[in-house]
Amino acid sequence: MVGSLGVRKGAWTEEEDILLRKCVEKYGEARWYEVPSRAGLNRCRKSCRMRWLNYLKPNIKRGQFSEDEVDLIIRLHKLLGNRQVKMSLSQNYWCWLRWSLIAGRLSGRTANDVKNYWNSNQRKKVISSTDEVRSKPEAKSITRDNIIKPRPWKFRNLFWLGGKSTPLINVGSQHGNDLCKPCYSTVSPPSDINEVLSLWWESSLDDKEINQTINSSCLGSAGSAAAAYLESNESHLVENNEPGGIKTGDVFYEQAGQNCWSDISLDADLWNLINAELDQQQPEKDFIL
DNA sequence: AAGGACCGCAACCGCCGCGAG
DNA sequence: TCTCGCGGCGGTTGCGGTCCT
Repeated sequence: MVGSLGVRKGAWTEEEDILLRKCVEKYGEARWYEVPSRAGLNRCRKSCRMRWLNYLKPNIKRGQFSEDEVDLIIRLHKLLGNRQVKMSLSQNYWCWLRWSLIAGRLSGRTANDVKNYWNSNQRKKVISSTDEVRSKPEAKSITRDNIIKPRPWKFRNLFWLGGKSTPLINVGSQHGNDLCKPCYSTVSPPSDINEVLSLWWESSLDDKEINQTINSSCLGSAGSAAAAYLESNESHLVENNEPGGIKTGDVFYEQAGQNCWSDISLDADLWNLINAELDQQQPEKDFIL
């Protein structure tokens, strides 16, 4: 099928997949508007991006969702819902449910997969499923150490830093390429979703309680502590993937005059600090799925 | 065996945020 | 400040396979 602009539509052929895969392997996941010409594909940029992210990208897990995955989807959907959720003390900041956020916590699953699964399965039976989950006899123990640590969340308004505008740092010199586009970075609160999840697990899926809790203390002292930690270390969370190894979710900082970065999920000091703050708010305990 | 109903999933569409100029 | 273009996302569509009668 060919669209009105002469661009091919419909199912991808094996030849097209090969061309796209080669192109992304050579040039990376960037500049999607250049991909069709680079790959020699008569496809629009969005179609190429979609095909790569949802089908061709390595490590994509296919097949049936496991019980644990379904459980997590149900719980996250219960938490975030198909509605706006107030996520901060600020009256101005609202966050929509993002399928990608749920998918990000399911290793190898894409947002499209999760969305399709939800639309075709769980929408109809979510109520009965959550009841089953809550009464499951062989419940599994989940602790703060074994839940998937969140990737940073992009915040438009950094209300929790007193409304500072998003800082911009240039790490172009990191790549040995002066023409490199600077990394846009921000001090997004890495603790948000962990704290929300903790509150959510503990609130036993009670909508009223969840909303009250989120509204009142989602970005409490743990978020503030994380912000202070990042500020005191003059570090920032990186939001855009960049060539040369620095990628979304890395913490960028200076040490002994050198620019450095590391994966936020590997920053033990930060996570210890956040968990310590959480522990002060509530006694340590396992969360039961 | 045939055909209609149903379902799952890949793909498309339209909108929005954001940076660049 | 405005416009444009790109990346990204969620909602929706439609094709193809499977099930049911």
